[in-house]
Amino acid sequence: MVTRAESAAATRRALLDAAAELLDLGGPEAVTLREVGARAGVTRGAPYRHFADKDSLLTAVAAERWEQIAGQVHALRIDPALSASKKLRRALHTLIDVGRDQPHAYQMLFRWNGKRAGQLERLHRQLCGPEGDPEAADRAAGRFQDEFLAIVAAVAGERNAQHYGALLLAGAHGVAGMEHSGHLGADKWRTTADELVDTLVRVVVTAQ
Amino acid sequence: MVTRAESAAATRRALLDAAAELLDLGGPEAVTLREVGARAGVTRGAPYRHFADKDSLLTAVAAERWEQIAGQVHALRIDPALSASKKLRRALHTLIDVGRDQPHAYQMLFRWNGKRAGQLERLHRQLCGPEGDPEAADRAAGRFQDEFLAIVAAVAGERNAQHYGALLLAGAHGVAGMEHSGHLGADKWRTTADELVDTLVRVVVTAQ
DNA sequence: TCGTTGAGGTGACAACGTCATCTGAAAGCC
DNA sequence: GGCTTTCAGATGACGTTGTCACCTCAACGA
Repeated sequence: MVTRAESAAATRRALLDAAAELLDLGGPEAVTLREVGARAGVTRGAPYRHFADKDSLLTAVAAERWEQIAGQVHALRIDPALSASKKLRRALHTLIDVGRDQPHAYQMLFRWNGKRAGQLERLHRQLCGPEGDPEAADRAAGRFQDEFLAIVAAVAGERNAQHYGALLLAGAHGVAGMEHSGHLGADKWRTTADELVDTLVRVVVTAQ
Repeated sequence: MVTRAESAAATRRALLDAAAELLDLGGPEAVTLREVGARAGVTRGAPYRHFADKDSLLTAVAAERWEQIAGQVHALRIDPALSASKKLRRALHTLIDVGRDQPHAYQMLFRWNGKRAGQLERLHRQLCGPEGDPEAADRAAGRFQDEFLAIVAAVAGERNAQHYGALLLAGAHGVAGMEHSGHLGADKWRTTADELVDTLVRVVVTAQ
């Protein structure tokens, strides 16, 4: 009935779900391999059959989150009922919302992805590693960036899309980060994250 | 010769220096209380006489870094040889430089400062705690923000200084974060962090 | 001078990531 | 079907970490 491959895939899925849930609840520190295993119905050593280490597990969670965000922005981009500038605002607010609703997962998205420096290590992983996700998170983030870039190009033109796209993305990212870290206190700056994103779009659009 | 207060102050200083050094070397994970104590010439339990826990120690390090940055920006602001817009660019590049040279310390600066939620806990800490730094990091960050706000006001006018100041600060923060996390790959966006900050200033200034 | 205080040392504990090893069932092969 | 191989998962163990309770002893106030 249940082949071994099916069982393994189900376990991997359960591990990812458990890790994502724990991440949202209490941050990376709360993602314990023991607790992840327990919630997935296995023991603490089992995750090592699917992920190289804890970091790889968290990276895989981040990759899925990037995929999800990329899907949302893609749906936004092909929506014929929205104007180009509206799509741009919505895309940036998508990031803000993630940072607001799942702050810990958001931090995983923009985390220095270690492991990547060594080209030698990549080769080794490709040959004997448990297969899988050396740069899956990078590719997923790239898919989001491609979708976002297309939206920016429709507003700012193909010529400066990359430069202004990076500026818009970095701006929204900074707003999300400052809101999350509490450095956007209303008493000090007398503004909100949403206002800042809207101003950012307006300012960039009017500039070019 | 050496009073008890002097000795304690020297130990505290050594603990902060050791923690800062380890933080720069290997990030928060590398800051172990045992190694910090060893480098400060004491044992693992000694830091608890000066800081409530590891998190408080890291927060104190972040507070000193904020003080240092605030000092740099202050020196910038009162420099008569610089134009207003030049001061603005330099202030933002100060942040970018910290994110580039001490990325781990930079992340500490914009970290969610936990402990602050409970007003009850603040009172308790004020009464019986080991004295010290409940919101020292916040106050230091506030000093930087005040200096920065004054620079922005000289460029964008007093009226919209807060709104545009927050936008500029968040923009630079996002650029620093994306550069640090590797999401600013030159092949994708065809731009650099420095170009982005300059464009950000130009765009905001021309808008208002 | 004597009791008090508080910085620092020490032992211990639980929790964690990680690995080596073992087990048992599915998978492939004859 | 019977055999061997493979591999997901269980288990025991190890080193490291943050943290606490307890102890020591020199500086301090009276």
